[in-house]
Amino acid sequence: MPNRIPEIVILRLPMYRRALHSLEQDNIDVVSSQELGERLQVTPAQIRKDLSYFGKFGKQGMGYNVKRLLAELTRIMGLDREWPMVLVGVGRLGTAIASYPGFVPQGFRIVAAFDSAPQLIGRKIGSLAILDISEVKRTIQDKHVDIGIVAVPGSQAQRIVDMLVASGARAILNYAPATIRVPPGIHLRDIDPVLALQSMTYYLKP
Amino acid sequence: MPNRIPEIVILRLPMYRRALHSLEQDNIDVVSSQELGERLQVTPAQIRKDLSYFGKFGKQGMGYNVKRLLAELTRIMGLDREWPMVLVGVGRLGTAIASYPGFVPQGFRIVAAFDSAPQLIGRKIGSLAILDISEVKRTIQDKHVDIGIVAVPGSQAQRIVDMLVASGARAILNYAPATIRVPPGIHLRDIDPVLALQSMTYYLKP
DNA sequence: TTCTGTGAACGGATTCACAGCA
DNA sequence: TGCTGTGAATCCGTTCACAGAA
Repeated sequence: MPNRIPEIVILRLPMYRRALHSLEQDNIDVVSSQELGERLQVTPAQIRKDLSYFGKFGKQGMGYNVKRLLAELTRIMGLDREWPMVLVGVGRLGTAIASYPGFVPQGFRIVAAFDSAPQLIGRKIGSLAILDISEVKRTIQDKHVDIGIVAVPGSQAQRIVDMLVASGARAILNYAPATIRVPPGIHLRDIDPVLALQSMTYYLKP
Repeated sequence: MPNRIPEIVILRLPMYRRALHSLEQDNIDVVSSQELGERLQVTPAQIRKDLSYFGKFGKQGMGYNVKRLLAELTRIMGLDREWPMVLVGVGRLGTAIASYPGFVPQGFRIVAAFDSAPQLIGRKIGSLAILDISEVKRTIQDKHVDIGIVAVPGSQAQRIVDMLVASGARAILNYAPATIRVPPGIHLRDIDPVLALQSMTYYLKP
């Protein structure tokens, strides 16, 4: 059934899920692809096509049951479980990431934080102890961690990513402002507000 | 000359620029589309095609002069000037954004911060005074600000974006976990680490 | 010879349009 | 009638392949 689903479809699923969650909050039981599309600024046809890769979730003449579709997407996306993560780099940025309250309600939990600065080792961020980077492999394996968050300086980012991948991480969320390469089968997403800003100034200049 | 350049090309320019900056740091004077493509995991043909939308910057048989191409991209992207920005929301996340050291070296400067919580007004983040949200319009107009950064709770994000747009902002960097709609001609980029993580778990699940 | 710039060919994603079911 | 699911048609970005300049 999951033939060969384009990555771009997978990238849209989280948006759909967030919109459905919002509809559920508003006690809306049923939504059409038209209504969902208006909310998300996406064509109804695209929503129907995207969902059709995974099955038939709607009722003709009616639309989609919000709770049902939300549950299906949650399962499809693998979000019906908790995902432990490790964080590397607990400078200013890393500390903010460790304190970000948006992860846990969505099932993402930082279970260990690492740095290489001796003066930081043993200190805590909230209840999270800072460990030496040399322990990252053992932690990833012992705690079955798949996801690593990188918040080190750009010059060190590739080395840290390589270390995480060698330790067993299969997905990397990179906050460092650097071009990172990962082997096939390893997933990478970059969070870089400067690149986002730079892609808008082109349109702003006179 | 600027016919109709696909947005996806504009989204890649910041990557090219960052890679060129890195080459410049390493005192590399000339680079071919082949070499640049290897660094960025992009095909050489794509790089040449993308650049050809803006002009002819290379020398056949040689490649591209790094300094020259970097300067051209900087100009094309509108990065040969400083961009003042306003920040709305100075909770935990907003405070981290205000302190992020990556903006200023790239020409992005937060010139005013706003919140609606009375106990925050008048306090400072570094040297940045926190103003009442009611002053945002005057600030944007007086200081010729085009870019607004939104770091408020998701439930308030659309209202704040609307206010920024009504005040004259033409680009929004949104950190709130919410689907935001903007009028035509207004540019929006979302920074949402949770969406990024959720687009990877699909591939991680067994 | 090397490597750019670019029209042409290709391939994949989006949109169309409609059969079919509630 | 209203709206889904989906093959077909369309659109658009990527890659190819080569002429031409250094």
